[in-house]
Amino acid sequence: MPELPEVEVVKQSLEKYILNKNLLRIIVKNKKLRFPVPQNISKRLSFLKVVKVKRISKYVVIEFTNNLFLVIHLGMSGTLHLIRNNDKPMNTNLSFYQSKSLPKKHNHIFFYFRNFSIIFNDPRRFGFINLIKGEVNLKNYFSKLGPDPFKKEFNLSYVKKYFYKKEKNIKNILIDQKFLSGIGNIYASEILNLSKINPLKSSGKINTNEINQIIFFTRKVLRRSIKKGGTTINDFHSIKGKTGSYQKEFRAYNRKNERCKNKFCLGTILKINISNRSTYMCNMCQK
DNA sequence: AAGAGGCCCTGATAGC
DNA sequence: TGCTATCAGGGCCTCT
Repeated sequence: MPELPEVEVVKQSLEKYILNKNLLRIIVKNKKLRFPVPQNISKRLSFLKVVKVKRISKYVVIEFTNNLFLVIHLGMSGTLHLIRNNDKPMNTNLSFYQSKSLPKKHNHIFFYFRNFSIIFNDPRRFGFINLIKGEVNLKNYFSKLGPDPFKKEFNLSYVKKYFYKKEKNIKNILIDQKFLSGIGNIYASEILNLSKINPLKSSGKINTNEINQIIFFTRKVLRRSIKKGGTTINDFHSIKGKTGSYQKEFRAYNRKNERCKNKFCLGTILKINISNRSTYMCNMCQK
């Protein structure tokens, strides 16, 4: 599910609640996620304080004292939920107020803090969590990822070099996390529509002007979506259950047979298939 | 060796 | 109503 904007929204709301708070313990209901939940995770993190919350690519990273980093990936359908604890002692831990946003099924991991809990829910279980000790190992863990779209390293010369040594269509490059980390299937369609580039176009044939367009619109789209609280299609919520609204501004994604929104364009949005993933594009202005 | 496709999993929706 | 088929926002693995 979540691409960079959704993860950023989760990170920002999570940070408000857990920064400088002590984690009391973790209860794992289901350790069979995309990768098995690390053994002893509760033991290793109990009573440690959250010193930082950050987003790296599509991951949320929670730094604890002791140089421990909890890495969370939401996969396609993962969500985090905040639940207020009631007054009962921690060991009767299943009594808490059910917020409207907490689903009944697939609540796999419970993170207990003093007055509230964070719950990791994920129906499809493509998400996962991991625990990493030390800055160096953290850096290595993410070493294969391309730059964050908002960082300086995502610039004309980097993109040019990358594009011209590849023989891949631009759409698949955009969602390749080794090239750039954070863009997924939705935002790739949006960015290419705004940039007026055909998603099937080979990266080697993309000129300087078009690269500049891609860089510009990548940042614009992601920034705007973060501002709107991300995209909600089925089930994305910030941790307090608020839905995002960027889907109202979709120009291509999910708009099959509708009119292209680009200025002076009379085209229609098509749904095509690239590497078994749907891609939306205008039949006229995206060359 | 890069790149396309399969696959992990559940749920929503469409079509009969 | 209830079946089957198709499709979902990710990313690792395998095969060519």
